[in-house]
Amino acid sequence: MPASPTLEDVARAAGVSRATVSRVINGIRNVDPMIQETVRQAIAETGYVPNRAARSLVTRRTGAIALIVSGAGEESGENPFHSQVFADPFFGRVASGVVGFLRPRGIHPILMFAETAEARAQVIAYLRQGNADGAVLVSTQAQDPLPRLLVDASLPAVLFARPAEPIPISYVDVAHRTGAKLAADHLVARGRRRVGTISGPLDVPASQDRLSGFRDAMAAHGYPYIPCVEGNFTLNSGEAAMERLLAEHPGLDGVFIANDLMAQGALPVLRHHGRRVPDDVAVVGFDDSSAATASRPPLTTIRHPVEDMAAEMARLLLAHVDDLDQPVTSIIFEPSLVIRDSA
Amino acid sequence: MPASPTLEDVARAAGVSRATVSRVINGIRNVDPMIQETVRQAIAETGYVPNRAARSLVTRRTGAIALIVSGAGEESGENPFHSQVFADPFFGRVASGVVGFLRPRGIHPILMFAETAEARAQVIAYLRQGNADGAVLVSTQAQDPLPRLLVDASLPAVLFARPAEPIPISYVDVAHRTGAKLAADHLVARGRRRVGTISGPLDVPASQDRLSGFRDAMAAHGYPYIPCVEGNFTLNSGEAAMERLLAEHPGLDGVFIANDLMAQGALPVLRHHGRRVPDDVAVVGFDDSSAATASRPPLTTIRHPVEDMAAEMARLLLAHVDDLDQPVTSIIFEPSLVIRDSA
DNA sequence: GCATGGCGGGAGAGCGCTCTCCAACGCTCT
DNA sequence: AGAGCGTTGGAGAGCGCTCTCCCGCCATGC
Repeated sequence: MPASPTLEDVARAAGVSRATVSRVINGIRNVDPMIQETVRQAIAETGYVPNRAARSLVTRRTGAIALIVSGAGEESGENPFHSQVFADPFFGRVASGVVGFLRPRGIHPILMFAETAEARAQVIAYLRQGNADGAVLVSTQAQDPLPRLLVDASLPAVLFARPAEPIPISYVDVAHRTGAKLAADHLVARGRRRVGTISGPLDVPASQDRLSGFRDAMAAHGYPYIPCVEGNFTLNSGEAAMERLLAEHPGLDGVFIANDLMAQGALPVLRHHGRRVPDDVAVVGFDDSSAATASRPPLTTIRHPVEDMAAEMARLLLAHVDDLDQPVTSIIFEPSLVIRDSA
Repeated sequence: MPASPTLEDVARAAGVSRATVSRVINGIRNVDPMIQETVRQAIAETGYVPNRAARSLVTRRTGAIALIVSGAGEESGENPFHSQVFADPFFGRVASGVVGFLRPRGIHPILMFAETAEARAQVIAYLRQGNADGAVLVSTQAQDPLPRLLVDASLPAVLFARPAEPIPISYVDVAHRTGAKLAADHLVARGRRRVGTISGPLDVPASQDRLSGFRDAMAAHGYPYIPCVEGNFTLNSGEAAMERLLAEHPGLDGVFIANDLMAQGALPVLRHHGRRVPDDVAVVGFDDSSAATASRPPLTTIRHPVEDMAAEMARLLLAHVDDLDQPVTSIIFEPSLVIRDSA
């Protein structure tokens, strides 16, 4: 098999110079339409494919971006961080949104995980090597050091969700408090009077906002005390939290659960304790993830447009990559209530 | 901010030539230990990071590999292929295994999807551009044209699962028939006499093998007729298939379901029809995916070491990338029975 | 003593591309 | 008709790295 053809080969075949072929390929400046046609034909004939490395070398752009999942998992060889990540349908939606946006632009994300200091260092080095022009980052942890590291290395990056500490970095997020209020309003409208909630880990801003937003909204309805058990967004933690909540408050007739996966875990617990959903206990989730439709009954939940948000995150990143002085921006999306059978 | 330092800068700082620095970095040939030390220090001082594009240009290696998910989804703008993929926990396990193997080697997979002819062409072009040295491929479809395209373009690639048609390409797979036999033996040992099965799509070899392996094993136990309903590996299809199987064979006391996700869908259907699991109907799944533990009751299932297989797939690929004349190999893993509560 | 050979290091040629210059050309305007 | 200008194509200098030569040095052998 012959070495793959270069610009030079195409130029020779078309009877023009390398520069002209390059101009045709990159659509830069005016090139005589006749010559353009000749060149295109020569490209087709030779089966020419531009060499990305050579191009990157001179443009100092790779045209690649990294999709980083960051945060701390429970360190265990049996169940490494990256495998836990895929267990959460939320991540799949983010990835899907990112891919949906990038793919039509011919770019494909590099999948990276950063759950330890070592992994973070690897990520930074990798980006600095010029393997990618920037990164979109979804963090499962509150005090994630990675955003700071990225900013310090002046690497273009965009976060999913507001960072716990103020950092000059762009992000997309959802109005968590508004979402929680929708849940509260719905439960009250359904006549629920003894409601509790299962929150996410309370060191992450999103969890805090969902909890406080829910409590504030319930307070406005005249229910100042809302019992809460903290979970950690996994199915198992939802199960455990529901168990506890029910033990402490057997009279419960409604629950707002801070994500669908925990709600999916909670439903069988309620059933096991003889509670019918939604008749005895109404359940409202959050995310409208695949867990919502996979649950039985399907979950009434707060939808936030994760895919759109992820796409926007990718769009923002490309803007930053394109213009390094692009001002830092944050874009907040509005959630909505999706009514299914659980409430 | 100054441009990032180059080899030249490091060489100057260390008072040696570019070549020597390169030798130190790549650990090639003998370099005087004293000089090595000086060079390392110079690297640290300058904060030098090698430029991958420049290196790729000359080595004709990128050090990147693609993780391709291929197959045909139901085409719909609402629910694009890539989002469906993430809904299947199986994919997450493959990705996790690949990442687990590659990450310690400093390489990170590029995530790509290839569900249409256009996407496949994009994938091939992308690889030919030298964006990645090769690809590991997990296909959700039987007659996937991509393996053939990869082989024709002489791009190193390794498949997860044997291709439907014989193609000179390396792959890893599991002994599906052995797994199905384990399920059959277990159901019979549990005293089940009227068993049925829900198969995967029958155009994929894995589904065929699981079905025929199950039937053969049951026949050996003296049950020559085993009713079967075909699903397509999704939760919803498992639900529908269970519904049909139960309607046609109400006396059923055991089911072998060709993957856990369908089994997860089937369980609520059984419950809804008043069947207790495992007392009235025993259920055995396949995969030991996260769906197995997420189901209630947790599924007795056939475990195949997907992560190990994925890691092996990555290892094979690196071997092929390293030596293009590496002979085509296939590696078959043995499944095992995991007993939980459903059978 | 001189040829031999191994070893450590430098010089320099590219890898394939982009992009800045510059030359050539045809047009308008004086 | 010649100056001035915009347009189009070519020449060539790198981008940062690897790797093949090659050279100088010292230990060794006759």
